Amino acid sequence: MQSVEQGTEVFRALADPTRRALLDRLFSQDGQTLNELCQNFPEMTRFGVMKHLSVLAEADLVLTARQGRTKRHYLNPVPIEQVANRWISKYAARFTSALVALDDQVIAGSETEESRRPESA
Amino acid sequence: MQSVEQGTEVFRALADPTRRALLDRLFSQDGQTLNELCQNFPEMTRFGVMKHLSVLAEADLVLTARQGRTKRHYLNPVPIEQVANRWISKYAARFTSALVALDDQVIAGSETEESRRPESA
DNA sequence: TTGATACGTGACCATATAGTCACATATCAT
DNA sequence: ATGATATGTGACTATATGGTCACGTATCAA
Repeated sequence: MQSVEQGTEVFRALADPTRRALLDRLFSQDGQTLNELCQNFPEMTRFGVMKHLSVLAEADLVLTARQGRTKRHYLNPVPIEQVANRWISKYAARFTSALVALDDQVIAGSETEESRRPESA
Repeated sequence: MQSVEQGTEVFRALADPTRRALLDRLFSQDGQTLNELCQNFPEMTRFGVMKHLSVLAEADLVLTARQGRTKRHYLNPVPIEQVANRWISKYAARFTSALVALDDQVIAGSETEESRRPESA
């Protein structure tokens, strides 16, 4: 449920190496359960991993679905694409032309350039 | 001086709205001084802005140059491009083909995929 | 030199975050 | 029902972060 300020939660979620590693694990195999993901982080307890997953879920980067007593986690690339469109393409100028060409066909987002103007004072 | 783990610092820097607004201000006019940038954040003291700028500088997102008693701040898009190449393009699968085509000519980075493999147990 | 301007440093505080643990709930198999 | 498995909750600690302030340094102008 990202509000007007989508960027913050996504960047924040991506700012942690463990969380990026979690995305990486889901990238190599999607739909893993909590315990399956925990196998990759022996230095951390299940609760630590759970918290990281919930941060990723709040940023909408992973989607979850209960299945019996397990819970499957799925990678959701949409927020990353949005961030790429709204932010990255703006500053990585050389990429802009290539990205805006793909823009609407990927996200079908309304604004392409940049709608956020933090202050005008 | 970003080590092997470039992503963390960049994402962390981008995770703050004030810092993104600072980049935005530099985008609209590059080479501004601290005081000039402070005009845009009346709700914050000069020290707050200074700290944010130093975070951006440590992430290599802004470059600085002393000039007399002032200090100019310049936007550096390279880390954003690197992050786009190493991370964004990986998950935003539909973008990949377009981005990897531009990869070497933009960064000339050695490893494109992802060298950090947290554990192998 | 004096004063004003522009930036820097270190200490400091409040809050957020990462991580753990005891305990609780839900599901599956028998 | 019983036990094992899989996940969830709330409290808790330690550290990181955002932000401010008192004070200090460097530069420009007169």
